[in-house]
Amino acid sequence: MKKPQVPYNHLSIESKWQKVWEDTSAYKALDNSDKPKFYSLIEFPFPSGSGLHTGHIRSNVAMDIISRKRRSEGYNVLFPIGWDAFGLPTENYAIKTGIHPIEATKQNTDTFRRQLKTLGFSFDWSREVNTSDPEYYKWTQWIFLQMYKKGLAYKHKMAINWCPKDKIGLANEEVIDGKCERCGTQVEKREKEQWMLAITKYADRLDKDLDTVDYLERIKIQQRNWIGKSEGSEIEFKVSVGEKNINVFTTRADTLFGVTYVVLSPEHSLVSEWKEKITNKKEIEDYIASVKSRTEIDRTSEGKEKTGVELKGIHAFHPITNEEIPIWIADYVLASYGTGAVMAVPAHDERDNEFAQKFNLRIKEVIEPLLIGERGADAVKEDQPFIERQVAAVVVKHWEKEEYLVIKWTKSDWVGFVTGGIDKNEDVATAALREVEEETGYTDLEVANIADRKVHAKFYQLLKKENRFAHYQPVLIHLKSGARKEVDSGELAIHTTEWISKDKIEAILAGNSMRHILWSLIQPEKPLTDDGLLKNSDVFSGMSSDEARKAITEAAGGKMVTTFKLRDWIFSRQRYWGEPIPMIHCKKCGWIPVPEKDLPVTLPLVAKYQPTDSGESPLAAISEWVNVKCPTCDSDAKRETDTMPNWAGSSWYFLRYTDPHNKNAFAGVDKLNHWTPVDWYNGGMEHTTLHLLYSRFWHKFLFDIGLVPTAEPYKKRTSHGLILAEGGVKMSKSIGNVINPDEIVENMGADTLRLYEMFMGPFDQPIPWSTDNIVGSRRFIERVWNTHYKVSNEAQVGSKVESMLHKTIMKVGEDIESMSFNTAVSSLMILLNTLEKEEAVSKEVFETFLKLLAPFIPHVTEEIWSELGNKESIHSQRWPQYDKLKTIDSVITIAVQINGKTRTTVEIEPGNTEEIVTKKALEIPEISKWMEGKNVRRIVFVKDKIINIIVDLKTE
RNA sequence: GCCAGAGUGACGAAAUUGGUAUACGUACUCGACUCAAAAUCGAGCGUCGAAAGACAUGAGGGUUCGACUCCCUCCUCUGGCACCA
Repeated sequence: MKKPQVPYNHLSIESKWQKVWEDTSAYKALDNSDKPKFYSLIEFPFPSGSGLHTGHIRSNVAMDIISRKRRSEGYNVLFPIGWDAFGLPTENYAIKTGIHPIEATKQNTDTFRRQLKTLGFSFDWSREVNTSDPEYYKWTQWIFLQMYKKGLAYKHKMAINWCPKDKIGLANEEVIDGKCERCGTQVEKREKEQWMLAITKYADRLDKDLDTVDYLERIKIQQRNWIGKSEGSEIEFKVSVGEKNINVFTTRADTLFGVTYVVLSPEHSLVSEWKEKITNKKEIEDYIASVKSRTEIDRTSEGKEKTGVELKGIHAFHPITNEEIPIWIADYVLASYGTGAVMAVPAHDERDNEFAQKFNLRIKEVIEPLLIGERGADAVKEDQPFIERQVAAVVVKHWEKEEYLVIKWTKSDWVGFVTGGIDKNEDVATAALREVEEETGYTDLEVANIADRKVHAKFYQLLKKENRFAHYQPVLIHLKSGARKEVDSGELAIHTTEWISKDKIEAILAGNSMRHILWSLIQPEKPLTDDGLLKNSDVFSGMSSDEARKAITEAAGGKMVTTFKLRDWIFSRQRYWGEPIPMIHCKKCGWIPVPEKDLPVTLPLVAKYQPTDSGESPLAAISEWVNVKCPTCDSDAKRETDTMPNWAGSSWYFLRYTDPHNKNAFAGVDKLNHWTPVDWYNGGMEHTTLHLLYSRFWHKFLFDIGLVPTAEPYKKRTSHGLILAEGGVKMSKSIGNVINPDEIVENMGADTLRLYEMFMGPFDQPIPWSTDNIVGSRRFIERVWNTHYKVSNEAQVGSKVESMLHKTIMKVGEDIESMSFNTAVSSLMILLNTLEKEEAVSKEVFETFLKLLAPFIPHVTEEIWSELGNKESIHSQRWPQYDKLKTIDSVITIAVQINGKTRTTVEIEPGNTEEIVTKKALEIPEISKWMEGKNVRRIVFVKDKIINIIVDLKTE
């Protein structure tokens, strides 16, 4: 009996199944289950007033697909959702409208919840959390108190980044180009007492433990850069006055003999200590004042022109030579990095060089280039000794043009200048002149320059078969005319000469010691910042930078140290809509934590949310809230009125999901043991240095005090690319190019939107939205729908369909794991194109196809599945398995090439030998046509791929 | 400046242990159906060329029987960092 065909109706199908799934708690995660667990996580959204956007959907669909696949594979899956509800936009909305943030948050979360539900995500809705719920932030406060107890939370007066518009202190991470991350206003510096979290104490582990997790490489790199680990030395310089030395941090201890001055940051404590001994005190004070008055922006907008003043009347001593060394202060040295002081080596550091040029300070070279052959023909042979050679390397300049003579060796691909050993009784110039005449024949020569910087190279000499350690002495020779005598025929056989223009020569000499030789002659003033070989460094001369770093640090009485760019986390915000920091200040006792039994410290209702210009939060105005008794001595005390940044609640929310209703702990030990760590976490790249780093820090702290079972919170972290507006620009409310998902869901259906977002392009790349292209996804779903009417129990399964089905099972499975959703969808489209051509489609084949499709478009597949007579949900079916043997085609197409160009193809069974394929290929008329008058020189055969016939013209 | 990522038809894109470049989708053209249109279905669709063929993956070189894929130099775009010693 044939069923009447009805058109695909997304509205009724989607709402029908959403209700069924909700009524049956289809996606509830079980705390007790024999199945292996899988915890998949998306970043919980901030419920803004503008509702869900396309970017949320991209990440959510991806993790929904993975969660659904894992359920089908037999896992007990936790895929939770909640709200990161504290934050400035809600507070600013409250200021504008007078609607309380609690009320606004409720409205917004209602909207988000409704929108998320219409998209059919398989969240376990029973575990919803909300960071602004006192039952939740009680535990945020509690964790803060544990950090306080361990000395990780402290109050510190410091210059903070102050946004005058938002009236709020910002963490370094929230300042972009000197502007407020949220509103774009110029950030000012303000001195304020702030709560700080000592994330720097975890810097080393946050860096090192990245080796233990499976994050996208670019995420690791970005975190590492942000943490900014740097290994170097601390070395002390004695000073002509007082007991205290200048301690500098450097990564280039090997350049210690090149130090010509030292620099202190303007804020350095020694500057004020020496005040009375400085003879140009006024000048120094003026400079420090001028630095302070300038904002960060002024400092960068001046084109980074270096400024600074010499400290007169005091000098330092070189730690090894005891030479007198001038002391400067300059703001290119940062107080907050390293020791706030540097040893300046202008010959080998760009900044020091620029500074020294400007103030005419001495530049002393102590490093010469050293190149080591690492790959290719000149790679150093490990087990062979080095033969040292003194060599003249001669750059010959044309008599008229800006061109230089290069030598091309016929027997290798080596290109360079004229070089030749310096004989025992010969000086460099004589050797250079002799070599040029011998090798090139030019006779009208004049030595123009001999560089005082040698270039060293270790390499394998192919002709002599030995490791060489060559010391090149660069010499520049000008030709006065083109006069040339005959070159010895032996020389000619080895190499040719060629004139190369100045702008092309760098490309030709890339990665070659010859390039350094040229630089040494034509731009010797450029600082050499690479590692190399030491000179002018007493007993250390001749050492490589690597060896010298340690040796010189020891000789100077210094020590090897590690420093980080990462700074402690500014944890105070002077706003209303955040977790109150649970601290009380008593005049007698100082800062006292709120007793744990009194948690949560709840936000009081206020009439005005407007922050004050004084920088205090609106909470400061609520005297009945602020004024309390000291928990220790019972005298009058005041609450801390700062609140936490919204990164606080999101630093541990994934732990709460495991046990969201626990009243006695942030989560029960058994639940944490069962569910954590998160197996797969997908989110935006913008959170790499903020949320992701902060939450790793909190997690490590909780691990250290024995409250979570693992040192790392997330096993695997991936990232989706941004969805841009049509035309490739960012979506933004102000431009008005934001796509409203509600409309798409209404008109096209949630399945279409989900499918389109997966099909639109590579998941990890940014991609422009295209409303035109959505129809392709919609049509595909309609064709799936229509094809289901052709399903029949009696339909035969051809071998072509069978092999294609198994290939698709393999491809879709692999592509989901690698998040190549676009190609997974395309392979499903290809399969459907084939099925559509069949008279009838086998039920088994079509049901497998539906199962592969189900994670992408859960509603319509569920409907068809049930139409086909199935009683259980398609989403609880076992994930299809493929048979490797069935993925192999019975006939394959081999490309037939002639001289590397594909001329035709030949159909043949897989696994055939070269002889058979060659014979078959040569029988093809199109090929024999090409073979006429040609000799077969060689055949290249790649099994089951190509056959390439190499021919040349018959010569007889 | 430094660190990532990207550059392929009209458009979104596919193909990388080197092996038939442009799969899949969109747009477009033609045809079928229709009084007509939409929808749907079928055919075509890199450039030049009548064809044979030649040329095409940001540019230029190189390695190779063969290069989107590997090497070198360079350009453009996106994101991040930026006086970090």
